[in-house]
Amino acid sequence: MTDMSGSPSPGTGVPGRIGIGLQLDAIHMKILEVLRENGRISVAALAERVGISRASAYTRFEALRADGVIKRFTAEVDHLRAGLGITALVFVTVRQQMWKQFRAQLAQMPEVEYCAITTGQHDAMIQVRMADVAAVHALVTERLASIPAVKATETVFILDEVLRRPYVLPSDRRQGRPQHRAAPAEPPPPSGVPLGKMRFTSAAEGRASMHKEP
Amino acid sequence: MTDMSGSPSPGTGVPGRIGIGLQLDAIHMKILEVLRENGRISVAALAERVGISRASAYTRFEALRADGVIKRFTAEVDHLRAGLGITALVFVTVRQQMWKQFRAQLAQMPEVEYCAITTGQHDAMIQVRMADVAAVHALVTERLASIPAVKATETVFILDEVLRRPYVLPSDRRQGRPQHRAAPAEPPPPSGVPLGKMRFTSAAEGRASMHKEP
DNA sequence: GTTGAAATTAGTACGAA
DNA sequence: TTCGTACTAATTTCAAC
Repeated sequence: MTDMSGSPSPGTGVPGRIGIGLQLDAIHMKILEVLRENGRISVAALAERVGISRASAYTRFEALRADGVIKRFTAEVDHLRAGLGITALVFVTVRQQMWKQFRAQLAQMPEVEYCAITTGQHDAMIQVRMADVAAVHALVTERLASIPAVKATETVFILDEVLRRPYVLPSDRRQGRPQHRAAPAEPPPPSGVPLGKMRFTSAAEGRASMHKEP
Repeated sequence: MTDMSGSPSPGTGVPGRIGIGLQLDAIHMKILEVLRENGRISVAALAERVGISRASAYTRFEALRADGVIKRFTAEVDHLRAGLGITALVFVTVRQQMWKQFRAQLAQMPEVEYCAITTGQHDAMIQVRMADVAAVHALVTERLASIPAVKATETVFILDEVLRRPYVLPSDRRQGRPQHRAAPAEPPPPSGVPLGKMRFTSAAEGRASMHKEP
C-alpha cells in the first residue's frame, strides 16, 4: 500500500520552508520542474537544463530524494490501453470511529488508485479503475458495501479526463494568467482565512443537508 | 497543458487488446508493474527483474513508449514540502455548449492538478493545490467564477490523502481479497450493465444534455 | 560549488538460435 | 521474436581545486 498519511497541516503560506526538511531554493524548484516533465532524464542532462554542474546536480538530486521531497519516480500509463477503460469516483460516508478499519480495507483493494478524506457531504472520495461498468458496480456493491466502516456510497463515472499534471509547484503560479500575487514581496493573507462564498461544509456536520450553489 | 482527451470509450471487457495499439502480454504487464514502482530503473535492471534479455527489454520498453501505453515518466513530489500544503476539490457546473471554453481556461490554470468530466450532480471535478486556504478561496471566487463557462462551484477540502497509486493495472485484480472473477474463464457480464443500487445520476439530468468536445 | 579524469554502466548493432 | 555478444557512447563516481 501507499500510505500517504501525514499531517494534513494547514498551509503556512511560506512556500519553500515547511516542517523540518531541507530548504528549497529556486534551483531545487527548477529541478523538480524538469523531473516532473521527464522523470528519466539523466542527472547530467538535468544539470545542464538547470544550469549547475553535474556534481551539484547529483548532490541536490540525492538530497531531494533523501529528504522525501521526491517521493518516487513512476511511469504514467494509458489506462485504456492497459485494459482498464472505466474510471469512477466513489464518495463514501464512513461510520464514526471506524476510520482505521476503512483504511485497512482500502489497502486491500488494488483497484483503488486514489483515496482522500474530505470535508463536505461525504467523508472520503476514492477513484477506481476497472475494465467495465459492471466491474465498478460489483466493486461498489459487493466489496465496498461489505465493509462495516462504510455507511453509504455514491458513485459517479468519469467521462473524460481533461488534464492531469504530475504535480503542481508553487512556481507554476507565475505562468498562465496574471496572478494577484505577482509581486514578489506581497505578504500572503493571514491564515485565519475568509471562506466567503465557499461551501465549506464540515466533515462532521451530520451530512443532513447539502445545498448546491445556484 | 496536459490534454488527456481521448475517447472515454466504455470498457470492452477485453483487457490487453484495446484499440489499435500493440497487444499487451504478461511480460508487458510485468514491465509496467516494475516501472510503476521505479520509473528510473535502468533497462538492464528491468530486464533482470522481468526475466528477459536486455535486448528484449529495450525492444519492449521502446514499444510501450512508442505505442503510448506509457505516456511519460514523472517524479512524485511531496506537495507539502514543495510549499503547497492545501489540496481542494472543486466541483463545477458548466454552462452548456461552453465546454471548449472551459477546457481552454483550465489550461491556463497551472494550479489545477487534475480535471475530470463526470456524471452526477456536477459536470466536472477539479483538484487544486495551493499554499493556503485563502489561496483556494481566491482561486475559486476570483478566477474560476470569472469564467463564463462556469455556472456554479462547490468546494471541499482534502484533509488527508490516504493512498495514491501511480496507476492501476488489470493484474492488480489478483491481489488482495478474493475476487468474484478469479476463474479465468468466467465470461464478463454483458456491457448493457446493471446499475443496481448505484447512484448513477445522468450528467444530462437537469441540464438538457451534455456534448463532449471532440 | 566546480572541474576533470577513471570506472562503471547504458544504449546500439550485429549474427545466431 | 528473442537472445547473446561486442562495440561505442554516455553516465556516475571520486578525486583535487
